[in-house]
Amino acid sequence: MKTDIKLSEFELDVMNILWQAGKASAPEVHEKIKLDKDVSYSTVKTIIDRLEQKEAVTRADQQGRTIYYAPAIEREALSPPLLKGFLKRMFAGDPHKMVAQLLANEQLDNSEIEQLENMLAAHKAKNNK
Amino acid sequence: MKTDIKLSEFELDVMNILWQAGKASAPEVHEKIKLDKDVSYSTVKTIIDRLEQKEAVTRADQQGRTIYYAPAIEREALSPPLLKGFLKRMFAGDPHKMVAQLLANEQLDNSEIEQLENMLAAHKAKNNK
DNA sequence: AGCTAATATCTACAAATGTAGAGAAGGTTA
DNA sequence: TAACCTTCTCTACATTTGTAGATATTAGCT
Repeated sequence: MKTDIKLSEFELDVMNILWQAGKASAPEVHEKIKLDKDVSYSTVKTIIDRLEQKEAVTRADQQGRTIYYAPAIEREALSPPLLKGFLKRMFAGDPHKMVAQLLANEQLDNSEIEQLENMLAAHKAKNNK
Repeated sequence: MKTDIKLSEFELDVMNILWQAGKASAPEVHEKIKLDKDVSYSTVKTIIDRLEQKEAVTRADQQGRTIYYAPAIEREALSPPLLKGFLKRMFAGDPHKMVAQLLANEQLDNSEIEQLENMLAAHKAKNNK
């Protein structure tokens, strides 16, 4: 299993669709991508092919000659190193800076904030264990 | 002023040094970069030149023939769109997923968590206003 | 069985990115 | 003031990324 896998932005966009859907054909992925930006089928298919090369997706199924692709790696496997890098680069490694920005940018309502508070409380409890 | 500026990872690494230091010469930046990865002076200087082209840094000062570069854009100007994109790509746009990952990865002690709790509380107060 | 529309494959290319060497040029010092 | 060291400038190149056309292929319809 590839450990140091590195995906581009576009590749991540496609992965997101697959993570969301579980599996999807190239035309289906193209459909969804087009909601965001206008690219040709070929372009999307190329990205999928590259993801296959990188062993980030696999051919999960086939109907007629339509191939259904599924993620071969989980989001949770990718995000830790990426988050770490992003945190370092954009917020000098300081989680508080990042959370501050998060609060400033996303408008979270009180119930969402309380959810976050609960997460923090739980974590604090674990720290004390 | 450039609005849709886009920086690569390496460029961001350099920006971080400048944001940190206020200003620095190319050899100085090289020194600091080398703590992380072994690249030649030329490489670093090329990145700085590109940042200058992108108008992300300016020549702030000169001593002898040594040029001192300073950031021409602030971290706060870059991070919002990047955070948004990152959140979308890596966490399906869900801040909770991101915070969960943050807690799991960075080991924050209780005082740091409490600091975060305070931020949340303050934000909730503002929501209610 | 033949046609057609959908899908896949292959090839290509420009731009961005990471990387660095060769050589110029200006301070600095003996 | 001559040599040297440092820093800059210029040029180059491989790889990755975004982008897409041309063409092959086949499942499904008539």
